[in-house]
Parts: sequence; structure tokens; C-alpha cells
Amino acid sequence: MLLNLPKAVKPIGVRFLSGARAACVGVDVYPSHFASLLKECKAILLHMSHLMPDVFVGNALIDAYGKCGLMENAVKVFNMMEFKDVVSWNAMVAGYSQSGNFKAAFELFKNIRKENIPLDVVTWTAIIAGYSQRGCSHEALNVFRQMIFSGSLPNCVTIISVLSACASLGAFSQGMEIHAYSLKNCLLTLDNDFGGEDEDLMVYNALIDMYSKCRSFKAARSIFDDIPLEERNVVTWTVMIGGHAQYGDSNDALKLFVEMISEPYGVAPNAYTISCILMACAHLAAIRIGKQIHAYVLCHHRYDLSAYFVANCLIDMYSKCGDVDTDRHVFDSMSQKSAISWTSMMIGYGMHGRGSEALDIFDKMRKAGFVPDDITFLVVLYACSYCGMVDQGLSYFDSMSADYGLTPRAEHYACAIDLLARFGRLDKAWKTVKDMPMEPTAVVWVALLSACRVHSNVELAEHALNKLVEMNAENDGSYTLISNIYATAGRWKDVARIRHLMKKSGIKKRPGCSWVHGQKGTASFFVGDRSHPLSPQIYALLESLIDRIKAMGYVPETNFALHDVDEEEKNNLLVEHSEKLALAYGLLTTFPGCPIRITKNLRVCGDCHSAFTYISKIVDHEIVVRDPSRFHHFKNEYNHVLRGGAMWIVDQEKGKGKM
DNA sequence: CTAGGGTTAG
Repeated sequence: MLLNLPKAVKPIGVRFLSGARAACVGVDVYPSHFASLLKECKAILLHMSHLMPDVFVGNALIDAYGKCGLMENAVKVFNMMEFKDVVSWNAMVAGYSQSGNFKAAFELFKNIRKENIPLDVVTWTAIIAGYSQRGCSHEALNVFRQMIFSGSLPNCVTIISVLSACASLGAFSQGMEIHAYSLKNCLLTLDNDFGGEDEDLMVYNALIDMYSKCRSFKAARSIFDDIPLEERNVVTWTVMIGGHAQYGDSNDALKLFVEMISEPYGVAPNAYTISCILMACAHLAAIRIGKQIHAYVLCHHRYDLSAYFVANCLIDMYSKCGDVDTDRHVFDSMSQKSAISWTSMMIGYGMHGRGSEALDIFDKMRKAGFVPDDITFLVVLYACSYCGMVDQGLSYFDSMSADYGLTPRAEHYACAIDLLARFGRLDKAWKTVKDMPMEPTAVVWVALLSACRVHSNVELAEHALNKLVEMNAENDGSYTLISNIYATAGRWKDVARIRHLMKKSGIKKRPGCSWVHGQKGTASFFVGDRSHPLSPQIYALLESLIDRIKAMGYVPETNFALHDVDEEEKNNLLVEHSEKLALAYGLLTTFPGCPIRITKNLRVCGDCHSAFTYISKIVDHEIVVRDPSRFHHFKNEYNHVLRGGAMWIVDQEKGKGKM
């Protein structure tokens, strides 16, 4: 019995346990690692613990077991303890709450009252934190309300948990209320005196995170900017960087990252920071920076433990930057892959039109023991859809319910309908829409509408657009599509009517914008952009290129241009498309042999696609274009046309409107 | 000894 041990041993027991916990929980070790360490603790403690454990050791044990999800053991210890204090109860509540057993947590909650132990702020906070960490944000906010009504005063820890719940809900006004509440109740000092007050900084970090997840960057940024450089810790930087990367401008995220690691107050990024910055690189297709980050991760061993997350982000970054082979390299080097690793790899292959490799990954994933779920199937269907594998796609669609007992959701139907419609089977697509067991979603109608653009079906297009308008889901993209469909059918009055409608309702066509990484940094171009200093050279180069490819058989596809201008004007408008300008800039500023990677905010236009195919035959560069949904590779030959024409149809698909 | 901030695919 510990109570009878020599005095010196008791503190060692406590220290050992809490030290082990701190070492494991505080430093990003998986609970399973801690569990094995705990076994050793148990060996020391339990051979004498058929008798009652001392309250301190008992509490530490409850905590430790709770953290490992071993609540049965925690209960045993709890019941064995003759003297329990409020900490014992709180540790139990926290254990249940964190393992998601809220029923048991509340049961204890009631018992605490029965036993006349005062409910304290830690008990409340443990419940709130449990809800918040498990994504039950509404419940967390409800318990917080009850807490306030009951007269308990929250402290910083409570506020941090509640702010985190608001952040994941995007609950701006409630978050702001809590901000105000903390100021009013002196939970936050106003004087910007951060002098070593760790808790204050944590609240500020939670506030920055909350405001940026509510897309209120001004508020987030002003809190961030008010924190002196030397006081910001790695979380302060990470929430601000992550906020910009996920909800704002990724360029800002990159700028902040550079500031973060700059002397004299440089802060070392951790795995969270790296994940966020890789996300920003993925959004911007900033492959050079992404590669530098990759190198940084390889050089610093401290990322090993959490390489799991970082590697998944690397896969995503490389595939969105157009380098799917490096992607595969990272993937293969992972010793432990999660379902996310596998799906990311499939998405990567799919986006690059390498469908059979995507399906190969799907096979290997199943062989590795992962049972496909509805998300896996969604990804497989996307891959089939991107790569024009109609029959395989449909058979997977059938297989998911027949062989795996999964019920297709509206998204799955949307994929299947997209697949059918784009490849000319509009009738079957339409039948599938009518047979859907649920209301078709906007995505379904957009898929149909886009297919009508390719297959010139005015009637079905009108129907789809009406549905979109009914559900308030129409946007510049859908109007542009229908307008193009009318134009192709020669129905100019309808074109004019749509234009007028767009003007009246204030819907503006988003301008196309492309950017490219030249030798001297990134340059971006809008349609008809002449603001770049190299513009004269860019336009001159384009003109000569177009002349040369015309001689090779290129015919400008003027139906991608506006319809109320004459033919010559149409040709000029086509030349000014942002992706052509970006290509010319890339050619002017990149060494021969280097790939030119262009990113565009809207779908690549059909004429540009055709022009690039010819141009890639006469320049010594591979051209890789990324648009919002996929990659187009052009490499010295008619690759994509040879691929059964599938990619070609795919490319015309959603017109120019969809982002 | 109990409660607390930030990350990945669709």
C-alpha cells in the first residue's frame, strides 16, 4: 500500500506518472505510446495496490488511464480510493468527456452534487472541452450557457475551450460576445502587457483563431499585430498563418511564414505550421516554396513524430502543384499510411488524367486492408470522371451499394450524372436524375448544364438553369454557360436576354486570371492585361506563335469568344486570354527544357487548349496548366487528343464560368 | 494531482 511506503516514494510515484504524462501528452506522442509506458508505471504501482492508493497517486492514475482511453481501469482506481477529492471527480469527468462518453460524464456530474462536493470551474470546463474537442460545438456552447446561469465563473481555460467551439462553428457573434465577456470580467488584460502571462497569450491565440475562422481577418489581424513580436509563440503564428491559408489569401500566409522565421525573434515552425504553409503552397501552386518546405522537413528530425500529417499535406501540395511523380515518391516513402494518404494520392492521379494509376491505388488500398467508405468511392468516381473512364465509373457506382452496402449520397449521384452527361449519354443522365431517391442538388444541375454546353442541348440546359435559379444557386458561371449554349444555337435574342438579366441582378462574370512562375518570381495576368513591363514582348511573341501554329493547322475556335463582335475582333480577344499571356511570359522568362506551370482561376478555354497543344510541339518546354478542377499536360505531342479524345471533351466541359 | 489554443483528402 502506497500509504505505508516510506515518505520519499510517494512524491516519486506522482512525479513519475505526471512526468510520463507530460512527456507523452505534451509532446505529440500517440496515446498508444503512452499506454505502453503506463504499463510500466502499473508494474511498479499495482503490485502493491490491491490496497488503497493515496489520493494524489490515485488522481494521477485516473488521469493517466483517462488519457489513454482506459476508463475501466480509471473506474477501478476511483472505486478503490477511500479518500477522494474534487480532483478525483474532475479527472473522472474529464476522462469520460474526452472519450466521448458524455452520458457517463453527466452521471458523475449529478453525483458530484449528491455528494455535496462543490461543482467547480474545472468540472464545467472538462465537460465543455470534451464537447468542443469532439466536434460537438453546439453542446459545448450550451453547457457554457448553463454554467453562466448557474453562477459559476469561467476562467481562461473555459474561455479558450468555448472560443475553440465558436471557431469550428464559424459563430462570429457568439465569439465576439465571449471576447467582450472576457474583457469585462478581467479574464483578459487590456494593456497589452504580455510579460510572461502564458494564459493571456493562449486566450489571444484562441481569439485570433476564432476570428479568422469566422473570416473576420481585420479583427484577427489587429489582435495579432498588437502582440509584440517577441511575445508571439508558435501557436500565435500558426493560427494566423493557417487562417490566411484556409480562409483568406495564401500569399499573406507565405509572407507571415517568412516573418515568423526571421531574426531576431524567429520562432521555429512545428508540424502544425508546416501543414498550414503546405496548404498555402498547394492553393497557390507555389511548387518552389513547397519544395523548400519539403527539404526543411527532411533536414529537421523533430518532424518525424508527426510526419503523418505533414506527409499527407506534402502529397496534396505536390499533386496540386502539378508534380504527381514526386507525389508518388512521398507516398511510397511513408511507412504508415492513413486513409487520407491513399485518397489524396488517388485524387492526385485523377486530377492529372492518370486514371488507371488512380484505380491501381484504389486496388492497393483495399489490399492494404482499408475498407472503402463512401468518401473513397466519391474519390474513385471523381477520378473516373476526370479521366473519361465512363464504364469503370458506372460499375464502381453500382458496386458501392451492391458489394459494400453503402448508400450513394447526392454527391455520388452528381458524379455519376456528370460522367454520363459529359460523355454524351444525356438521356441516361437525365433518367438517373429523375430516379434519384433524394432531391437533386445544385451540383447535379451544374453537371447537366455543363454537359449541355458540350452537346448543345438547349432544352435540358434551360431546365437545369431554372432549377438552379429556384434553389438560388445560380452564379456567373451558370449564366455564362447558358449564354454560350444559346450562342452556339444561334439564339442571339436569348443571349441578349441573359446578358440583360445578369446586368439587372448585378451578377458579373468573374475575370479570368492566370499566373505563372517565371525565373524572376510569379507573374499574374488578367484577360487583355497590358500592365506587365514585358507586355510588348509578350504580345509580339504570342502573335508570332499563333502565326506559326496556324501554318501547322491550328484554327482559332471563335465560339469561345464573345458573340457580338466581328471575326477579326474575336481572334484578338482569343489572343488576349490570360492563360495565353501567362504562357508567353513563361516562355520569355524560363530556360529551355524547364516545364512551364500555369495556374488559372477559371476553367481553361477550349481554344487555349487547342493552341497549347500546337505550341507544345514547337517549344522546348513541357506546359502544365492547372485550373480549378484538374491539370492539363502538353508535352511535344498530341497526348491528349490521342487519348481517345476523352480529355478533349472533358476540357470543353464546364465552359469558362465555373471556378 | 483535474480543465485549455493551432494541422491533412472530398
